[in-house]
Amino acid sequence: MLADHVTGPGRRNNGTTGHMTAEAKAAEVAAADPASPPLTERQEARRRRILHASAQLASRGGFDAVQMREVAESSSVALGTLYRYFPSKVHLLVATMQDQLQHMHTTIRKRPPAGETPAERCAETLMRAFRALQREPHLADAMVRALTFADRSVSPEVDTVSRLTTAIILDAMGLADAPTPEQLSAVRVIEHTWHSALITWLSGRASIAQVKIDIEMVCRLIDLTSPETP
Amino acid sequence: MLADHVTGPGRRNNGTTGHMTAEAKAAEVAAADPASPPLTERQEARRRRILHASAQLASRGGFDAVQMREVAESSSVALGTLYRYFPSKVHLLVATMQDQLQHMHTTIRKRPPAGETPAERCAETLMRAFRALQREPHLADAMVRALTFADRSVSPEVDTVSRLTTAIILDAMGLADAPTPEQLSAVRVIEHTWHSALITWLSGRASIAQVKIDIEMVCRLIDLTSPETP
DNA sequence: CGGTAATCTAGAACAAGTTTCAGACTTGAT
DNA sequence: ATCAAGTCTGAAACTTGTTCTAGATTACCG
Repeated sequence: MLADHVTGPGRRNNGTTGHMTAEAKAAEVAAADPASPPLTERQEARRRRILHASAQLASRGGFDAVQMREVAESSSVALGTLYRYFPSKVHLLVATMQDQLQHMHTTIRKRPPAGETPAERCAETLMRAFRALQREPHLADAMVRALTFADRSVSPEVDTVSRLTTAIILDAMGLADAPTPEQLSAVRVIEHTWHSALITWLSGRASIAQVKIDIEMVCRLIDLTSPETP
Repeated sequence: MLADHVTGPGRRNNGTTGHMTAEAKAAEVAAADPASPPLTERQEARRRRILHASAQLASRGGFDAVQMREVAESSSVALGTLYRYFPSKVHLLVATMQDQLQHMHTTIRKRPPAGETPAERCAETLMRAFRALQREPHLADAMVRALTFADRSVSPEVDTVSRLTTAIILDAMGLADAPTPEQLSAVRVIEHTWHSALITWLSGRASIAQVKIDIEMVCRLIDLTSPETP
């Protein structure tokens, strides 16, 4: 319902109207999401190993520590294969973020924010996410830097991440359906602030306290967009 | 009063309490800002040539088109020298942004925004800046990507850019002095939104109209922080 | 002026992301 | 079981940011 658009191998479809991908029909496996190129079990496993290695290396030393050759070796995959699954380092890290976000979403759903107003719940959720990131600052660094450095060629993937984030926030607000355009706009602004505040924190230009203040400030916008529910 | 912290050569001061830099006292030249390492005329000229080449290349093809070897050649400077002036590509592009921002600041001061409320003036100013960026989207791409990709080693320079931006916004609001902490917080959030919205626009994930909406939305925060001035 | 330290130049060398290629292996279909 | 198409592997090559080196130049000091 939320997740889709999984990056996977088999992108180089040149125009020929050839047969469908060889492994195409195989094992429409466990994972609940894949839509575009259905993956073999072994492929699914490879993909998972790669993402795991990526997160692992990122947790060590952030963006720079995720070196494609190392990811390939750690996940027992040839370099060329790695690039077939994720066409660039940024693609890989954005996919990693997607992965982590999904975890976070289910985690948050298990214990939803308890605040009174939507604004409070929103701030609470974001702060919870922030604390999670603080536990793995290097991983956060790798993912966020990749996300904001991504160019047009990664737009679809970045967009997926963005939609996931939006979903989490709307969930938190308790407005998962029927948000007004104004509210969507406010949520977009909140996301902007969230990303940018993370960056200033990661680059050491803002303290944790500062980020908290900024988040709470921007969440006030929500009150501004729904004063008709007293 | 606003600008300082100019990147320049002569950084590799190892601990020795040696004599002051050879060219140190020379020509405390034209430019109004340099503080740390006063530059020779020829050095000032080199620095300018480099920044010009950087902006030029950036205007062509954005971040990727700014290749250090090319910048060096275009500005008739050896690669090593380029790196002495700007210790990395990101440093170079952030300095380029600083440069452009200064232009913009003086431009805006010549014809200040005319809106009624601070919020209106703020939105007006940002939209004017946005239109300026639209005229050189590739340059914008290079500068903004560099800014958000910058790691800790570039913090001082990024911070300078941030202060410049803050100054522009406060100027626009007419609150250049004595802003309350709340207002400063709001301005920080506005900057966050500004940067992040630019990125989504540059990577083709948001339209110009969308950016406008977001900017106007976030500027409403200003009203929220000063309802005591009717 | 002459000396000396710092700066600049040209070019090689190194690092990591990305591409390419030939050959081995899998997969699904006949 | 066999075949054709598509994948994966291993290794080399290419690109661009960054570092290093040796020698020429420049700037300041006495």
